[in-house]
Amino acid sequence: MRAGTQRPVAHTDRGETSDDDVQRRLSEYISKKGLRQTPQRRLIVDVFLHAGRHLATEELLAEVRKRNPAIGYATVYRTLRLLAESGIAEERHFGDSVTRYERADTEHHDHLICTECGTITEFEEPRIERLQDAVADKHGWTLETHRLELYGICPECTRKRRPTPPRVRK
Amino acid sequence: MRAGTQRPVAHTDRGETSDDDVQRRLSEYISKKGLRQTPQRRLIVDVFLHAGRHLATEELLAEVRKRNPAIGYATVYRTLRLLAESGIAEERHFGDSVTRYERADTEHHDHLICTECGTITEFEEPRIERLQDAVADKHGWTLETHRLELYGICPECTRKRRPTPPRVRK
DNA sequence: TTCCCTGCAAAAGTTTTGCACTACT
DNA sequence: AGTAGTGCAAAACTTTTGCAGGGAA
Repeated sequence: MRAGTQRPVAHTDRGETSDDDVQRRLSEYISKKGLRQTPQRRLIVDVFLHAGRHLATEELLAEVRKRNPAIGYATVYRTLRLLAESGIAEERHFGDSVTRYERADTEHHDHLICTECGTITEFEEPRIERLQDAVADKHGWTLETHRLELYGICPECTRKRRPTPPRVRK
Repeated sequence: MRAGTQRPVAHTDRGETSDDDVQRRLSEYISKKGLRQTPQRRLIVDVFLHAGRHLATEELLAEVRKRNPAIGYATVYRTLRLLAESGIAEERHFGDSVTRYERADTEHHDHLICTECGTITEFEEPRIERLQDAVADKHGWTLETHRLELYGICPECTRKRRPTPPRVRK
């Protein structure tokens, strides 16, 4: 949409945009909006990009404070909102009451969530995506995003529930 | 699973269990658990069953107070939790920070949510359900429930956005 | 009579906001 | 220099909990 400055975007083998590229996109957004670069923001973004996925704000705060204990939680909340606005992060709400953020620059995926241990696994299923488009279309909607979460028992918890393989015949 | 007391369950043409039947199931749950029937609970359940779907707790409270202004909000919160525990209601969390409840006795459906006006429309798509089972299976999970939400612009908002059909050619 | 339920107020947990000060640009 | 950002504390919101009194079984 903006010609001239186009640059090939580097992707990792997971479909992720490189961290540098993300930082670049953020800088662009920040200057475009007349906002400012700060050490706090750089730190928070860095932690966000390298942390495991689906980090709750509070978890991220803890991680950030390991590197700079002076950071206030309001700053973290504000920066994560900024990341969401700039399209770099996406807000998620799973069953609990906290907000989680996830990188928005990966290939699309949905989530399997274990109701026993809380493990979150990602998956992709293009056929489901296609059917979603079809549904939206049929109802006259213009789709923007979606959220698909499958709740159940993960393989490990299933194993724990049955310590011995069911070899006995009742 | 419980023989002897079986009774044919009445369903409406939307796949809903009748209100009487729900009240009966709730009474059963209440007495089984040694709990008590109260006027407040009866009122809240009645409002819940007849109200539009996806009511936020606060909305339900307002509705309830129209009929009995003395009801405390803690009672509503507690009763809705009771309904969820008894399997009559299901908790939902859409984008916002409030908890919503929905009748759990209808045929399964998912949601289309308008990001502009907040309208929620329901839909069913068995082919998506089947693919979900397949995904869970492939990853070794035992599925319990799922949640699929499609976010976009509803037909009405789409219309409002384009007051005049795009007849002009730039 | 027992003890579950209610309503109120206070507490808890998460996120937002107001403000004085700091520090990017 | 001008103004957005920060850290702190207080406020806002939603939901839960403690408790004394009331009422269902």
